[in-house]
Amino acid sequence: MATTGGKNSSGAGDPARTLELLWRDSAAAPAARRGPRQGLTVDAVVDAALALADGGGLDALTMRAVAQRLGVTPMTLYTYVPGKSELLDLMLDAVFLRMDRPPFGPEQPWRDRVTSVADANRALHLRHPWLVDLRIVRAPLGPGVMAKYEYELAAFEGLGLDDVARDSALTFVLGSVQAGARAELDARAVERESAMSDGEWWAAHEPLLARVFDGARFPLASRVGEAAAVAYGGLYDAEHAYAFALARVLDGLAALGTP
Amino acid sequence: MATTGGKNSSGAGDPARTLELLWRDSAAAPAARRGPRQGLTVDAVVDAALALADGGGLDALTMRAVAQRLGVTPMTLYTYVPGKSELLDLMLDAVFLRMDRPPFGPEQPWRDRVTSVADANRALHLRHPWLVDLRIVRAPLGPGVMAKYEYELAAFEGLGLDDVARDSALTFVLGSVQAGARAELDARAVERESAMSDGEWWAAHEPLLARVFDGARFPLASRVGEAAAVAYGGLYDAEHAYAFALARVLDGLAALGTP
DNA sequence: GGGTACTCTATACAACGTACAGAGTTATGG
DNA sequence: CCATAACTCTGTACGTTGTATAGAGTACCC
Repeated sequence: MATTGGKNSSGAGDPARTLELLWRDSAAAPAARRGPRQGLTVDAVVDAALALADGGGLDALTMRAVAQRLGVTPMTLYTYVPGKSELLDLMLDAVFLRMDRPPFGPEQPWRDRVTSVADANRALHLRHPWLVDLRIVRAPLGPGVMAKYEYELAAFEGLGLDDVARDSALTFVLGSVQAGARAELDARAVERESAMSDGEWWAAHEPLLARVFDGARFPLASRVGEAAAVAYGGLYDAEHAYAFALARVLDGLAALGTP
Repeated sequence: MATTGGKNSSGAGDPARTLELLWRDSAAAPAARRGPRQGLTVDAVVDAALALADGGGLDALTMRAVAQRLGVTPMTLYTYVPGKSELLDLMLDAVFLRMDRPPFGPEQPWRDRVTSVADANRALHLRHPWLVDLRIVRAPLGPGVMAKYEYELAAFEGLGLDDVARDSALTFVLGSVQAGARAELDARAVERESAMSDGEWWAAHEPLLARVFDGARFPLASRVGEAAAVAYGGLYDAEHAYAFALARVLDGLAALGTP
């Protein structure tokens, strides 16, 4: 087990400053600034941070590492960004903004649309594993967050939902996807870190687990646990879990329209 | 925004040692040990850790704080527990083990049973806010984890699911609950930290958000976002979100039985 | 051409988990 | 009975983190 226990709190900073950054309010600052020209841009900082986090997770994202990647001193970053939490805000908005948003066809059934939203979000989380470790306390309302929200709400057209229910439905879908992605990423991480596949691990410690699979004490758990393990070849089958969850989510939403 | 970015990885330690600890294998050690009697117990350490984490989250859970609470030096803890990640394993198993598990009546419809499982898990997450920050990479198969799994699997009796599907269904339900709990805890945290309610925050920064609620650029988002905000009184309504998600989950599961 | 606002750097601090070395204590083997 | 081995608990120390603070140098404004 691992945590992501950290300071890293946000929303703490001045929200006005954060919003300026998110929308890259060059208008807010005078066109001609005084001292030396800046050698970098906010985007460069964000991109460097993204490269680090995408590759090595939030653990690899340190201000020192970002600075080194950009060839500057750590403290230089604070000229571009008020702190690490604001940098995370910017990273989040950036990956949201860059998501593909193919327009929905007017004839496309809502199940297809919601499925494609779910698929896109799963892919997003797998490409940016640090996303699941982010605690989005007060969503940074940047262009990416807004564009994503706007687009994804449209997927629920034709379900007969009022506005409030539509927001709830989207939250519900995204929550399910995120939960699945989290489990999947955790499973991947453990294989990488222990250099041992799930199956190998289980085999290696089978003797110790005799009491766990004690059919007398835990009849259901041992039976179902083993059935699941056998079905997936000893591995947690993320693909299967995702397909199952998505089907349930869609059916659950469908039941809204047919009371 | 905040993270829980941290080392704190587990499964890293010797799994045999962890299992011994989880099941409190006093049998594994000789009855009479050599040096001085131990002044504490593993349970005392776990309880101290739980008190800290329940009150202040994972940020408050430091080895130094646990030690201070027990009146010992930080390093003393390492006599009882190999490291922090194993301590987290023990904490997780402990709170699972202590959950209430009222037996299901044989006549009780599955919807009631699954609802009570969901309710119990929501309550668990709200009582132990650090749970959502834990990355359960390789579930520590202690008595608590097993008992919980055994109990919760029983809730799906009568749905006509095979063993593999039953495991998937449980995972799906727990994932939804956890996603909701996470959002709820994040919402709470931000109110506490900023000493500003969601409504106050929005009001204070409304001018800055003009472009966000630009009806021309984000017609759906601004309309739906505002409708949701008005419906909840400006606040994220966790109760509503939970009820909505649970109803969808149950309907989604119901669709399994009626093809 | 000062003064001022800026950029970037160097140093420093308080946390964190825990490695390491030791001092003191107890059961065990000769 | 006593030396030794095994154990508990402590003190100190290291490397890593985010970032406060102070200063050196640079470019624009009046």
